[in-house]
Amino acid sequence: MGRSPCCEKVGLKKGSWTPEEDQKLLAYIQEHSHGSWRALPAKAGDVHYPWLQRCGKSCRLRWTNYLRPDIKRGKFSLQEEQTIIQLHALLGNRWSAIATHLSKRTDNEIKNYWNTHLKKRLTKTGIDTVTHKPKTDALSFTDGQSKTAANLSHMAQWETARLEAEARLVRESKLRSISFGSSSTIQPAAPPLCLDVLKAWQGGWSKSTKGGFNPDLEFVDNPTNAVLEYQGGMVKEEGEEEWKVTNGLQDVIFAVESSWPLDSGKVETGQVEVSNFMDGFLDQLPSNADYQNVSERDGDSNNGREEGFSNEKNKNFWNNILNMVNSSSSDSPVF
DNA sequence: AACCGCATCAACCGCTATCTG
DNA sequence: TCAGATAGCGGTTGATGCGGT
Repeated sequence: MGRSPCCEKVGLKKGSWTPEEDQKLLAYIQEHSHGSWRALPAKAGDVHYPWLQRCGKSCRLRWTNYLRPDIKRGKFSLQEEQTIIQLHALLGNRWSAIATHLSKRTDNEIKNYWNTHLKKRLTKTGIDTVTHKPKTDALSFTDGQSKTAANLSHMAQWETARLEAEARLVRESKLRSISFGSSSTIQPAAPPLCLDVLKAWQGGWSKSTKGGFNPDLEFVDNPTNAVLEYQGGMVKEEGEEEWKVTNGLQDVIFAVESSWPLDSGKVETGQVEVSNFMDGFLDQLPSNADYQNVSERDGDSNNGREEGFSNEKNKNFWNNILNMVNSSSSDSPVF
């Protein structure tokens, strides 16, 4: 299967788009919608529009990354940064997937922002930008080195906790402004139940303590080897079912909506590979708007809603962050 | 003023996935 | 079923701007 060139290399313009070209493309898309990108430049060159000397691929990119009306540009908010970091921890460099949860940002913009800002920031604080864990393993160092490692690790923890706390303050202030605003019609959405699995992932979340972190629960040793078991028939509330995440030693029960993409009927007595489960889970991640509502609603009690995988090695890392966030520290002693 | 190094980000390139006839 | 066409993705590049010397 041969791959045809995306465009005739001769006679088509490359490089930055001019305002005139943007105008041509916009005018055409607004009138006709883009249809086939490859055919677009030719169509845009009909009697109504001057010839657009760009290949379809370039047109599509310009539209999706710049001209689309629903694009949010400018500085990334703290919450957006948090979302990117957390989703990157889950998804890796799947920029388009990450972008779907920041509905007004393009994958290209997120990718650029990660590479130019977030990656450097995490690196500075000693966090591995691939694993999202502290880079240094204190146990593998000699005494002097282990102190450095510990310091870096603590800095990483503090930086994460500080970002969380700042994001929380922003959310709280938003919540207050909404509560006091007379014309607000925003209805707080129910928290997405599927987020509970992340608590389980982080090492256990005690539902019975109303959101308090239970440090006694053990971490799932190897999340990729863990399985999920459908607790057939254990319907907690209408439209809600219970699942258990287990690694053979440790079980954590959590509730999900029965509209969960996994067909529970097919696994009534069986188990689901976690990788498949996570695919389903990612589909269930809240959109940016939903996330906002949840954050607003839970402004004073969203302790430990951080997403991310954990294992034995970074148990303390997450514990510390959760504890710090729980204690609402807004002024970091480090920064 | 000129040069240099660095940061940023729009755009390109090459590949895979999906669609279509 | 297959091959070509098209869309979409992620990595990389290069133009540009800015601050420092």
